[in-house]
Amino acid sequence: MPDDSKPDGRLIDTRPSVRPLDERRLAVLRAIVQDYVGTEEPVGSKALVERHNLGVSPATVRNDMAALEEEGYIHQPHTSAGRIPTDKGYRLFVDRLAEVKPMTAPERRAIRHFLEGAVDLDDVVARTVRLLAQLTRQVAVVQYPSLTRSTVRHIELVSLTPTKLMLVLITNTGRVEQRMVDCPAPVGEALLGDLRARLNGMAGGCRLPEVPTVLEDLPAGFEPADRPAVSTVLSVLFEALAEQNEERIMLAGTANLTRFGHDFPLTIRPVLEALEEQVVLLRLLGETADSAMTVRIGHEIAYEGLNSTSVVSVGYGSGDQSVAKLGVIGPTRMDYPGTMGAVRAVARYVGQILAES
Amino acid sequence: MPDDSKPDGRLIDTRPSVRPLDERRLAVLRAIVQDYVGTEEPVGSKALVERHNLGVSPATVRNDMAALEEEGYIHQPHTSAGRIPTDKGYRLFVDRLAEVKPMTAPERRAIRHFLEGAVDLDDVVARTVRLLAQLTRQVAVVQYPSLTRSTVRHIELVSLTPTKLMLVLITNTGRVEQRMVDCPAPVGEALLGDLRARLNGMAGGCRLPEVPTVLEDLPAGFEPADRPAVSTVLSVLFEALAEQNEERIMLAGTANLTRFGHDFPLTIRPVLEALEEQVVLLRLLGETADSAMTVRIGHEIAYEGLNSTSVVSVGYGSGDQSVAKLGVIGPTRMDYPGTMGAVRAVARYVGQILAES
DNA sequence: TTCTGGCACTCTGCCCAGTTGAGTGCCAGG
DNA sequence: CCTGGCACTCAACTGGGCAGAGTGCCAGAA
Repeated sequence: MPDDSKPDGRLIDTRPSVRPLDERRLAVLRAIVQDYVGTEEPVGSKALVERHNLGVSPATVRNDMAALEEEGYIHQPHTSAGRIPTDKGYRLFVDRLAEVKPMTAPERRAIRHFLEGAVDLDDVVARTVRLLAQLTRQVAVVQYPSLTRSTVRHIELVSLTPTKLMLVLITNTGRVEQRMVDCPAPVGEALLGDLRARLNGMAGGCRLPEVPTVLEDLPAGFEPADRPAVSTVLSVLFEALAEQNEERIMLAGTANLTRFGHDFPLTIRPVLEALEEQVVLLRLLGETADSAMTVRIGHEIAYEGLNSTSVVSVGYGSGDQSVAKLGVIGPTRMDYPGTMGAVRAVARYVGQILAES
Repeated sequence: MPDDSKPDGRLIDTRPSVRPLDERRLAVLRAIVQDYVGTEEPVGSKALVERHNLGVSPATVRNDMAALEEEGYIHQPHTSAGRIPTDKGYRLFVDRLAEVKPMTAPERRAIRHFLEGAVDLDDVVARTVRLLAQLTRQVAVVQYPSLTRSTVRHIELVSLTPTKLMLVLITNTGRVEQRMVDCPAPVGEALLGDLRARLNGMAGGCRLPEVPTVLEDLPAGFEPADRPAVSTVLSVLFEALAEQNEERIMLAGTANLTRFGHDFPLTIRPVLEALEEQVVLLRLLGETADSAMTVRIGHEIAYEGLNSTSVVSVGYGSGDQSVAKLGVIGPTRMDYPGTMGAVRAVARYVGQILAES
């Protein structure tokens, strides 16, 4: 095999000029990324040619490395050390040199089986996040299915005291939101029943963002005396709908942070801090493209504390609409193909599970 | 000052024999704990007498140290190093040598003010746990008010499809549990209303554990044709009540783990793993005495991964009954008086807030 | 033109010994 | 029973020397 490719390479090289060189340089970069991800140590020219049959000598590889460094894809911690990929190098690797590694059939079966055991929405999310953390051996984040894309399954009003109601909103994704409502005037059972019926009649099945539009004129249909109470209920309902920032997320695998690297406390601290800030995580997931998988590497991440990490995220949902995002956070030096494969597979199966339930 | 106490000490010492010595040894232990907690470094005899006016010479302190070590309260990492307290030493310190350090008035005001801003139960818990983490600079854990001690505020039944109901249980602590109910036969609105009214009439205000007893005979009051449906609803309700293991907890301050010590990755990893296991944390809090503050130190903790940590926990609740637990987890080398003060104060104020709302 | 082998060079990491200094234990004397 | 003094131990730091990995460059081969 190496015997075949080597003379071939030589023959070709004498004829064309630019392309084979570039191709080999890319191969070198790919090899560097793969080795560095495996060993966590700067990789030198000699080790490279030994472990990948590149068909050229270390000296040649050195030249390519010098060029790659010149262009900013790799970097030397110090003279006479091996090379490490830069963020730019990883970016090129992800974009052009790597293929998403699909899960094996047994793995897929295991994922599906594990997720199918879930009993309710909380459990689905909990299982998903744990699974993802375990598969990737990194920190996993799963966002609860957002209210935005869901539809109204049922709106319930419960009278607690004459002027105090409880409003319960149930979505098709199984999520439940409840709010207290303080009415300006007592609300009788008749009015309550009427309101409940109309709310469900008009808004049932609607996408949540459309609900305010649909219900806009509702108060006009009631007796003038009842209108203040109806308006109050509506405003609380709209508020609950608007409060998308109440999006919840779930984390798992923080213990995997210990596998981050050697320069520990410095790297890990800001990451832990970021993980505690729901806002940061939500923004992180929010920036994910809706359908395609998003990979952000090192300094591509806006939040400073995560500049030494990479984030692989993707939307998931029942049907073809994505209702929420999930992803993993790991060191820039991560197994991108494997991670992407796991993330994609998990997202796909959660979507299926949600669609079924 | 030192001049006064020193001759005095000598005069007294010539007369009685045992007690002053023991007292001084304890003082030495206290000083060692305080210094070690401050500096994180083994503390020697000379430094001790310099920083605390013990009124005796380093040589004397050395003798005391030897005795303390003999009895297992302190320990030397290696010959010719200072001493560090053992778990047993901390235990003695906590039991007999330290007083809970009360919060200052401004601190108390700040706590109260911060917690008062909460809008619902989730927010109360979230604020509490963050506050506790910030005050103690350690990992904080707060358990949601448990269902066991709460009472029923309202039970709601919502018909989703003819045979599918949603059961919503609202407790006086503001917690909401919902369950799906698949009925064996269609349930009409009349039956539903009747059942709802009776449920609330009979169980409203009851302590949750008493509910099954109170409702035991409920099916007998309905038409035979309706009894299967009623029984189904009841069994789902009872199941929800019994499912105390669905107790939720909230964490904050994991970033403070980075302040743990120098021998990092080894110590921190098992702790992070433990923190992800709700079961472990629940058991940890569960072992807390109901009213008094509990301090568990190092190997006193059953769970192996937490053997290098200490846990300070206490129950909190509205009124004088404790409905849940909260606490902090930190290195055994922690500021016990300060931590205990913070934990106690926070627990007290959460209790008040819950009682008010 | 492009690759290759060879060579000199530059670092880091490691080992070794020597030194420093904090801290101890013990003992004789107040 | 406390104290000062003394000899001892040991971790931590220092500096020199050495090995090894890795590079860059250059002249020669294909």
